[in-house]
Amino acid sequence: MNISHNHALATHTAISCSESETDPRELESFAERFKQRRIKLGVTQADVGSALANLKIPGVGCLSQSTICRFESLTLSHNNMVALKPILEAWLEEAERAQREKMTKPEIFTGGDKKRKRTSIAAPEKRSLEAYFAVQPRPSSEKIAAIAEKLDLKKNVVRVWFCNQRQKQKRMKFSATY
DNA sequence: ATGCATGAGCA
DNA sequence: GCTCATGCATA
Repeated sequence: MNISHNHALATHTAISCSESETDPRELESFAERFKQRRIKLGVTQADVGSALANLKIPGVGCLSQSTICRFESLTLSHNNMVALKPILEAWLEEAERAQREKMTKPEIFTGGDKKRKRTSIAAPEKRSLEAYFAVQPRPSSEKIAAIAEKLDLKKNVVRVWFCNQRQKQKRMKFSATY
């Protein structure tokens, strides 16, 4: 619908920066420094995730090890990175301050036990899916059903697989959208 | 570190 | 039924 070409965009010599800090380079360097300082503190990704709750930031609870890991490796969407940065930055400063005061480690936790199963798509099927994806990243419901039958997979498994592939393409590290 | 999944929100 | 943020389970 728009006529934008992926051509050389005009020189934007000294524009920008009237809004919040969303520069990919800035995010990248922050993520790197964050990881470095986290390790210096002797804290794991999982520790950071659960410790976030202690920050008492309105509307912010804890996060998983997965999310902290993805933040550090830039495998989240740009918007997601921008949203988490101030939170992790706040945690980091608080943690470093706490360490200076030799505060005791906050103790919590007791494991719960609930199992969930994770479907595993075999390599051959995965290769087929990738081939389909290369041709049509957004297959119709009917097409998904057909693919599911050919590969002998649940239709829902195939649908979710395509959703996840599309989401992957939007991750900071691999997206050229910026 | 990453694969498959869930759930909220929107159209 | 998709996108988006997020997480359990697992390699």
